[in-house]
Amino acid sequence: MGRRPCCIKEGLNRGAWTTQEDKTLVDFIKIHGEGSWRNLPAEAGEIYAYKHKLIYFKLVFLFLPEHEGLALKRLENAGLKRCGKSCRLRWMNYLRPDIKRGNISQEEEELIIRLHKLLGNRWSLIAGRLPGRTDNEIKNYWNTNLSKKNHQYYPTVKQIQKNPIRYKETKPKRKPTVLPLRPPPMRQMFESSVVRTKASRCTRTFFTPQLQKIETPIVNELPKDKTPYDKLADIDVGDLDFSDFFNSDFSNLFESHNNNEIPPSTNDQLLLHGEYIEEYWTGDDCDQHNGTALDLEALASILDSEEDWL
DNA sequence: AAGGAAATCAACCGCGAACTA
DNA sequence: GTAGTTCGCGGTTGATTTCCT
Repeated sequence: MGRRPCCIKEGLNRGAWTTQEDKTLVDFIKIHGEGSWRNLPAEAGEIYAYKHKLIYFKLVFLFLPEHEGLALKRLENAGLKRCGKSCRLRWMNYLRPDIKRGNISQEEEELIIRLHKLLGNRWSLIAGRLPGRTDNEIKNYWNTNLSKKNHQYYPTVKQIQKNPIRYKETKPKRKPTVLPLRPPPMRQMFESSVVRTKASRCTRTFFTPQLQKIETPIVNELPKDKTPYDKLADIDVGDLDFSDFFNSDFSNLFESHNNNEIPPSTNDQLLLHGEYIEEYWTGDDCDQHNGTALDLEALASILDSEEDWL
């Protein structure tokens, strides 16, 4: 059987919302709360019609008997002719009272960049860390501002000398509204290695016992004769806060790897943890261990090649 | 001032996970 | 266990605004 459409599209309004539609939707949600989006338009329409029926009868009785036909016609048409999905989107992204709009601060921008590095395009998760911001707003902000900052960079003199044609100065057609940043050397190397798995709900996950000891999940410290699953202790994801990870001390990340003293920067460590955490948090089956330990040899070769970026 | 290009962002669409009967 | 339904997410579109020549 084919998938049932989310709504019957015929006769429904599309495009920009009117003030009246907004009001109808807000009135309905004030009374009934959020949810049941599919049935909302019809019910909201009834409430709107009922409210206006009362007003209408008062008006008709007192002032406007001659316009009865016209008013009744308007009453018939009163309703929210919108798809439930559209109602939900409008509420979540625009009408909710706690929404902060525009003027993304420097602090918020920095947080978005850090979270995107950790989570990839998981806009709703990122939005969850920015009170009052919606996933749509952050997604748009990223696509119009931050993605340019992260993907464009000023080439070094060395790079220009090496490939003068590629970096030949060209006059932009239009003054850029966002100035690109010179990224840290490792940024682009790791940019492509952010794990972009599909989001899935996960109520429990697993971390190594070392997590409790040093507050940092280091799967690579597990004995080689043990699978990670053997040594894992389960904890409730609800107890975790991403800011804890950001604020953690990652300085001992590589200490126990065959005395291989590699001093990556804090950002790079966070990103590595991002991969690790991502694997754990979004695996197909959270009751099984789907994560993979970082390939340290590959990591070392990446770090070695960092010179190319300096 | 006009026309076109680029930027912005609200809204739409399809997919898949979660839920329900 | 399964099929149908609902909800939430991320990618994309397109109308509008802004900027440049």
